[in-house]
Amino acid sequence: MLKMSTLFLRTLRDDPADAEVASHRLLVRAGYIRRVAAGIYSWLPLGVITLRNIENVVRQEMDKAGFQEVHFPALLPREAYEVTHRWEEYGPSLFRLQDRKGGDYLLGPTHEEMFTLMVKSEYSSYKDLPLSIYQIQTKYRDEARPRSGIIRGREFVMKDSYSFDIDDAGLDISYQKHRDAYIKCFDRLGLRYNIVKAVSGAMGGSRSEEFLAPCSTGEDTYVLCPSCGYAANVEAMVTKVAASDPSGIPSLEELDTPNTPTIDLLVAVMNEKFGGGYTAADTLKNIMVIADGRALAVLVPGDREVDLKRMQENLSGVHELRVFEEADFAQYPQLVKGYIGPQDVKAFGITLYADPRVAPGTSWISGANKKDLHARFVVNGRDFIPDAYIEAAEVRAGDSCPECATEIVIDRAIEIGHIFQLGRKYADALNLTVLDQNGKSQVVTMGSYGIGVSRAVAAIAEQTSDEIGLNWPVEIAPAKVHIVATGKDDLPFDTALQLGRDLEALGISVMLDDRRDASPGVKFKDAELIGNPIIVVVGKALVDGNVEVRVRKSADKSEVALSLAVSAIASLLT
RNA sequence: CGGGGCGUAGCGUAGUGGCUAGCGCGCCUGCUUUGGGAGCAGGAGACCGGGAGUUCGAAUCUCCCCGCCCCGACCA
Repeated sequence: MLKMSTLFLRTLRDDPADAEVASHRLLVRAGYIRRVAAGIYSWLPLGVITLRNIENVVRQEMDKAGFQEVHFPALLPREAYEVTHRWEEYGPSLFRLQDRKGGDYLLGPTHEEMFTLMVKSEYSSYKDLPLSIYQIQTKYRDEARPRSGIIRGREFVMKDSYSFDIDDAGLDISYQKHRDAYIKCFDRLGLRYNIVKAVSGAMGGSRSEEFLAPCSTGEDTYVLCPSCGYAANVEAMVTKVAASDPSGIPSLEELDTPNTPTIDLLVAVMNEKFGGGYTAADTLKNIMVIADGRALAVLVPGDREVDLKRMQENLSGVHELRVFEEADFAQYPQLVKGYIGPQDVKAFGITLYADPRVAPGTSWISGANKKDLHARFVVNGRDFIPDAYIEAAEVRAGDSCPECATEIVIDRAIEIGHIFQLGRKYADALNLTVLDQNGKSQVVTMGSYGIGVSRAVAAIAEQTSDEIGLNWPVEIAPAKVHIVATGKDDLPFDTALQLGRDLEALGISVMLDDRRDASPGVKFKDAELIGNPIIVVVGKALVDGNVEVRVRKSADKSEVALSLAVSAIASLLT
């Protein structure tokens, strides 16, 4: 039983000055966490209990699914990360350090290498597969900008699992088992979430989904269809536009358009020339970009910006994507800035991509690749042919759902889980192979699956807290019942203690406010701030043989006979 | 890394060159109080983020450094 008279806890009456989001403010005020450095927090008893409760839910669901728990060090030697080039590629986000002999070490930001190497050293036959192993471990990432308290820290607790299979069919099964286990997990944690398609690669790559907990302070943006439930990361949102029939569209016509290097000016000139009716959506924006040093052209409707992040995610293997700078234009003197059109960029040796919104058969107003000239009736398939289609245009609320054409909404969320078919990247790099039935060596295929355990504390706090404090779901609260004893006599205190013992005998965890010197108001405020689901007040009502039972979430109160209190409380908790 | 804000006691804050750095919460002692952050009285607690400088005099002005928060870039 957690007794407040001795609990290592000091709640704060004022919001801490350095906290802005609800979870951060309340977790500090209620005495769950304290900041040590940017993105690094200490956990006080209430915080530790809450974190453990979440860990245990995760652990139980992993174990039920048949995954086995292991544990790696956080402090790792450089070698493993050299083989996969991550010692360099991970960049400044990797905490690097040296031992006394000058040997290089790192604090693990994630453990793919270690898991892969461990399986490699233990297993060598297809008969040993499939295998899924996991750990719950502290991870270290030197984030450029830690944020929002515990939501994005530099030290955080993560559950990471890895699956190992002999073939793609096996990987699909392992992936699905994780997906099912995650659903059970997050349901038990009382989180609202959407399972969102992450970028799986337009290039037909592997499958990946994120579990996103909707919340206004979240840092992920995703699209959601209110009708069919389609949900996707903005980067993974798919655009479906049908091809149209270009017959009947007049042939391409070049137009004199001096001094109109921008879309706005172009629309104005068109409306002046042809008596109105034109908008930016009728024009074609031809954006030049550099992908890892290679020049590409991409076409989007003139009323949309190119979303570089989205485009890059859909260009597999591209590390750096940026728009043309002056120096790049200097390399391609054929390109007339402000008047670029798709009609002959391919002739300049540049690959031409088009967003799906620039569908086959559609007709556009575009640059004519000549100074002061534009063209209209520029038809996809007739006047230019894209080399490939790629999702590149920005996504907007109201765009149509690829599944059912309903207008999608855009929402914010915290990423609490991510499941991902890794494939053979790490197994290849680290040479993880097993012998198959024919005695032939086969590279193992892997999946990786993460749950942000410490982040889940914040995500749940964000979704459940209110004006007056935290408000935990039953399974993860530091105690299921918070008993407040009030008055100056021994009777309510003795009664409260006995009630606590009776509840604990039924396996119901109890926090008891047995402080003799605190006023009732302080105790009520603290109980509400700390956020346990049931608050029982043992005080005034005792003269009638009653205690008061309050439900934190609904603020419902009722008086219950002391003799019936245990069963009444137990039934509220089920 | 770019932009903005901030750093005074455990927490929240006042103090723009001049007395012993002020207030609220919290903490300690005593008395009273006990159903919505009690009252009175007394008390402890601050190298005013650090360093250098200007000045008769610096929390306050100047320079450098460090740290923290927010927006963005970045990252899962």
